[in-house]
Amino acid sequence: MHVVVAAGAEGGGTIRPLGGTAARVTDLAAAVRSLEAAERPRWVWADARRVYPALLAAGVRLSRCHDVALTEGLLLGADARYGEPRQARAAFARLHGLPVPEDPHEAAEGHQPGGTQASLFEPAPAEDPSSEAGMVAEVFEDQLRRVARTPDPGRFRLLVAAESAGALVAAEMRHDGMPWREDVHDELLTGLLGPRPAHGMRPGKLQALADEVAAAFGQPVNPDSPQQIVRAFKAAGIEVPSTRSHVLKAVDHPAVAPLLAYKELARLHSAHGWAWAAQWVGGGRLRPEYVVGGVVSGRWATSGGGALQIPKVMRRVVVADDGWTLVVADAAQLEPRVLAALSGDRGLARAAGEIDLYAALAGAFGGVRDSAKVAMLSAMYGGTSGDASKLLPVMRRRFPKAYAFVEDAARAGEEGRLVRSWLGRTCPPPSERWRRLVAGPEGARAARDRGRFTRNFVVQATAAEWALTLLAVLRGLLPDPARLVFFQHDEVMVHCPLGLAAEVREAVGRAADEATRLLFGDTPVRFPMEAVAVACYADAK
DNA sequence: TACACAAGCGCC
DNA sequence: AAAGGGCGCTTGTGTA
Repeated sequence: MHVVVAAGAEGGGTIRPLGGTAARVTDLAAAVRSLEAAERPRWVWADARRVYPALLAAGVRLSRCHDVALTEGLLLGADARYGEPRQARAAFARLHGLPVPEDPHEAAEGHQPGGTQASLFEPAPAEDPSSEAGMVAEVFEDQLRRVARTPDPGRFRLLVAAESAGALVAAEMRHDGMPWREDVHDELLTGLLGPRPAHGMRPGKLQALADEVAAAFGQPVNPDSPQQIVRAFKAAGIEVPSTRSHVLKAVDHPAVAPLLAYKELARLHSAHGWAWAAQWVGGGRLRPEYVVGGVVSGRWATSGGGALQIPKVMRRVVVADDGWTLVVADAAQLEPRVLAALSGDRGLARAAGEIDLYAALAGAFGGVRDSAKVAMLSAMYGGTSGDASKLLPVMRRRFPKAYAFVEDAARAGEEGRLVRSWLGRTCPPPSERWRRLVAGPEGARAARDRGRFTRNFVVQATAAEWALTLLAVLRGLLPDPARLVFFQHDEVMVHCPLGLAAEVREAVGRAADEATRLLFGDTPVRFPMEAVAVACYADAK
């Protein structure tokens, strides 16, 4: 059963079973709650971000949805129409040949006055929820028809379901938040940087390092300015091409040590310091805004908050509540396993049936595990460094189907064609700029670059959909009140009472198996997902 | 003052 | 872990 739902003003809205008649309700949350309990329908809405947060705030959780905006994005991509507006209103306009409105949040992107305001997408209630529901119903039915016309509708349906489930998880994770001990964070910052400074000032330890750098150069230098640093080194008789850390490490000069220390700490201070916490942390929880499908490969992004780039040193700030625990799990060697399943290479699949895939491959590479690793990575990412040129021919001979699979993807990219993931997510078509470049003197390089991108895309995008499927399945297996609180590409975190830890860990393993079965059916490839229960994120590895 | 862009580095 | 791809984010800097 499918039910369209649209939120209106003041907690009201419209509910419209597909094929039935619309009902206006004054208490949308109550109406949705009772229908969910009775029927467990698949809820169809324009955009989870416009409907679901308010339902969560009212204590309503849903099991399934179809997100029209996310689905529209997938369908447009499949037609090589990246960048067109994805909102239900835009899809409706395209369907009827009307002028297509821009997506409101896309249009609102860019720098905000003052620079401190994050560009959050505000969930605006519909002005007329009944007309929105009608529009959504019509677009939804059109989307079903378009899905049926994709090269593999069965897989694409799974992709749509997984992406939509991601929208539920993303909203729930923002609602619940990841445990974040503000006192531990402050302690960590104070220990590394010195006490919290007055607004606009450098913390004491940063200032001391900046002074050391200036003293070493014998002149005032702003360590935050790469240009000034390059000039200062030049004045000292040292030419550096850039001020990247790995470049500076090779330089013999007394300014290098304090400068490297400064860069590391300055980043911590500016990207994840007190000001960041004031904006994104509250009530012992970090609440970033996740952007489902925000990366072309299908990985998630965040809008503000930088939750997917939290430095490892900050993991000790993530601590379970008293009497609760964090179950942390990540997929081991996910991408080579995905390649094994994608390509149907028997030899590689056999190795991917082992817990340590690279160790299992070593035999093909003179018994050297490291060589197997380099060969696999070079094949998947188009690397040319080190021993790649020696190892790739071995890869080609021993694992011909896997090798051919990534080579074909690279060739398609170089020729300006499209590639698709296992479930049908499509890479962006080449830009106009690329087409011009490719026809010019730098053409070979541009072609090679796009080839590396498409080579990587097929693997990364399929890995992302395996992880997304795992997330969706796991969500359904979690016992109340366990909550998903973090998802980072191939890693999940569940916050649950101590007594549920064993059950949750087992659920993670079952979800991994089920995701594997849903995507690849009966395959010898294993996707190990080891879950550990810890009090603190830092103890998970 | 506002904006666009580059540099640099965090995560996977 | 590899090491490739990409993305978010802040600061500095040049230009309108």
